[in-house]
Amino acid sequence: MTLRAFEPDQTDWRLLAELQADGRLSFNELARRVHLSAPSVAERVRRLEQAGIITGYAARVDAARAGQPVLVYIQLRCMLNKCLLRTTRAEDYPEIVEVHKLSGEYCTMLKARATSLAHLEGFVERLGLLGEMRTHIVLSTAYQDRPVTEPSPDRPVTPSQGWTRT
Amino acid sequence: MTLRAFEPDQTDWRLLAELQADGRLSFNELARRVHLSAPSVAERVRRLEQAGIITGYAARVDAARAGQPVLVYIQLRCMLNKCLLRTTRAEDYPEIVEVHKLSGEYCTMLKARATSLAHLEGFVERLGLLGEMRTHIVLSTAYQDRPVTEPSPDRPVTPSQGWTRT
DNA sequence: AATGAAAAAACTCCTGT
DNA sequence: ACAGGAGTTTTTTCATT
Repeated sequence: MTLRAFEPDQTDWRLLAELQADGRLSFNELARRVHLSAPSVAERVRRLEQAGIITGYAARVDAARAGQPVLVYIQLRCMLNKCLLRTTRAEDYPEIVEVHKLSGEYCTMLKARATSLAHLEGFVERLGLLGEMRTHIVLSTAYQDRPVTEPSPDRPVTPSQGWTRT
Repeated sequence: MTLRAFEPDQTDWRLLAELQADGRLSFNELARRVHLSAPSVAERVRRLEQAGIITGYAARVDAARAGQPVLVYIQLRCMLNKCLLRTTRAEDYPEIVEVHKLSGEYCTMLKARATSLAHLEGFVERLGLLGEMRTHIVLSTAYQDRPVTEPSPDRPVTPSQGWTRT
């Protein structure tokens, strides 16, 4: 698969919006919605896939209903050369959903799910071996999975008083 | 749509795994993979949808390739009754991808995307009006979008020394 | 990029076990 | 609750303009 870079146009963005809302739309249905023919739509979607903009299609699963109602963010301050990223694989912890390397004092941000607070307790204790951490339990989620849309042109930035942006 | 609770069995979990990996698999193909007939699979998938376990299907979009390479987590400590959740709608900030209400001192965790650091600067300044905040820039992402799998039975938890779990 | 037609595949219903 | 088959509809793809 060759990744050819290219700029999505307005129609591509409409297709991306539709497919993020319903990834199982047929080319026919998509064509109706963006007022194009099915073959045209098929070619555009292929281009988006080959450019690596569309990376795949997935069923969305409600983790809470699937038995994992506890969501946490954990910030890790790893010992030197003892980072979770170096010593262990995140795949070994089935609770871990995301691993990000951060700027700042706490080098790693984890997102994890557990079946219960008891489960979370055990998980955190296992993790604790890796370094100092801060755990943030999510009480509720107000907003989730905003689809990727066309970046609006940067709004004018107010320079900090007395400073000039370079 | 009536939400009937029910427990997914082993076969349901296999279907969930397949559909999270490829949300566009047909019932025929799914049937082949889990060694069932297409009608049986169709019925199971419907049940998963009606139970609210499968909430939908979506194309996955690479935000970086789509023009938004900057990812940040922001913790907000809101003034009383001036929480982002109360005064403004997250939808008004197109940069915001997720909003979680947290336990602890910082009441809100945001996930946001920007097109550039200049754009991020402007966004953070706009947000700053809402309260004190901590911004964490993601340098790289090591792991992402782990599919929801069957919760393994809770491992035995090591009680903290001198304490009994209740 | 659109049209139209042909080919392929998907879904669903029904029946039987 | 599942398997198998037939029939219908939809989808995809190709060739052409």
